[in-house]
Amino acid sequence: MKTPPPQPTRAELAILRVLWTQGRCTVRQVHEALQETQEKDTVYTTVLKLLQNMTEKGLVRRDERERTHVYEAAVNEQKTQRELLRDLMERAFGGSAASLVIQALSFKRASPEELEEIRKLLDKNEGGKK
Amino acid sequence: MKTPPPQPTRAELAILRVLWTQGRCTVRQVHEALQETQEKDTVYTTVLKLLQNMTEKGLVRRDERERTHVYEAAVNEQKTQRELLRDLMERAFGGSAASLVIQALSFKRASPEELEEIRKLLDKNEGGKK
DNA sequence: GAGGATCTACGACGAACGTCGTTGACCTCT
DNA sequence: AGAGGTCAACGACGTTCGTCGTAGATCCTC
Repeated sequence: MKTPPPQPTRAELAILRVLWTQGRCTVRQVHEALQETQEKDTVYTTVLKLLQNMTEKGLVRRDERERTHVYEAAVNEQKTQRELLRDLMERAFGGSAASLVIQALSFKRASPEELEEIRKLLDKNEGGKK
Repeated sequence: MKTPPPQPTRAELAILRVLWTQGRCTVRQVHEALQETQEKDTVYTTVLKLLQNMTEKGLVRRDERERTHVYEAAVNEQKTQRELLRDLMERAFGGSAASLVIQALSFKRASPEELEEIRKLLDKNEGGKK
């Protein structure tokens, strides 16, 4: 039984986001994607090193059959998001999901459809609380 | 013109939470409060050092009039929470507040009153969107 | 006023992280 | 076969963070 992969660091999370949206990628592809997203530019070998570390941590999987290795995310996006969120909720909000949500809603960058979805979720929560 | 205080680290945030709830505290009081909350115990001088660092960073203010200094938070709780939340939203949720909220609601540790408050906020948001 | 407690200040340390240069293998093209 | 480009691997470095030991000042108590 293996220990679950640790939480990704900032740089690792940026890489994971690339893999989540793009799917399988070579180091070069990840590197180029980061160049576009990120403002500061990172050197190729840095990305490579990060991906090697992440492989050891179990955050990504590496396909070495070809000479140029291909990486893919080994952790689920939603699950990772939820863990990060739970961590912040504990550390900064004293475990209160409600006050976290209230603060988050003040950003109001949600479209009407999204607000509708949130509302539905709220209904379901309230009805099915136990 | 002074640069705004940086985001607190994990250990610093734990201390800030003590100061937010307790108000003005001596090092000893902070230390004891952490002993109760935290599972792992920290040494007195570690807390002292942290508070000294935080003073330099502008996260706390120090009253040195008495021999035993008294500390208080120099940053606002809600504001800090919002910055941490915004940071996570950018890094992990691609800037989407809605998907963050949706994940957060899945924790469902909110009381009916809190849910009601969230609902009200939602109404206000939806009505006043522009 | 001597001894013990309490407090601040300072320095050192290890671990984690991100960064990057260099090396050597391999591949391709001429 | 040789030159140039691409790639993984490895080691080293600087920084930040949390940690703690120790020294020195001040206070209290007998």
